[in-house]
Amino acid sequence: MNWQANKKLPLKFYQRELHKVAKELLGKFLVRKTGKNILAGRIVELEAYDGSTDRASHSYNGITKRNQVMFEGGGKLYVYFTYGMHFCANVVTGGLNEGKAILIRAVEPVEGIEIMKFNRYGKKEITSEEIQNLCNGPGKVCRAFGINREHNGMDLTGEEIFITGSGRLKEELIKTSERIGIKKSVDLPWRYYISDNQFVSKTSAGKRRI
DNA sequence: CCACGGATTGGCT
DNA sequence: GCCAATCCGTGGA
Repeated sequence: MNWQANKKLPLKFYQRELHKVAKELLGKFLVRKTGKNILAGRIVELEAYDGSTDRASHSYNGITKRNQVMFEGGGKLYVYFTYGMHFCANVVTGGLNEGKAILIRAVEPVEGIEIMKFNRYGKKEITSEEIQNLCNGPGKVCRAFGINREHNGMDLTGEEIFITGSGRLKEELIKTSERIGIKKSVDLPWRYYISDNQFVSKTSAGKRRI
């Protein structure tokens, strides 16, 4: 996969309408540089959150200590900690004080897979099943990429964490569904994923989420 | 001040 | 399919 030929997305990419950005992020590459290591994965599943109308969004009740990065304008990384053990990473979109962000739910491992294996399982020899499970969930992506609270608020046009790619997927490859794991505003069809991709998230029973 | 529960995951009653 | 793990932000008193 020729991801390195792609250019880093500019600030303007992120400072646009939430759902437009979400759909265009599908198929692009999340990249993290750490020391001499490069980790990269193709984005295959996302969810949009919009504090102005969406009661499931962390930003729905206005600015707090946790969600303030969501209000700092498009192009920032919003990382939060949940369930006492997991981090989740979001791409902030739109303008200042809009409170809109996109949760990265799954990526297909592309580069630095040995490091991802070690980050997730503490070893470099894993089964093919474990490779499928490397980055197919929001907590797993952060674990595999080593993303944690230190990265909250990071600038996505910087040198450590960024997204590359160009063009957009054909509309027929983009699927939409209700979002996963929320209890409010459950009917909004704001989950976007690539059709028939084996790296979209799985249920605890191991079935792919369609 | 304190109790609640979560944009999850993995293991097993 | 069901549930425990394990923090800490958030909101109500």
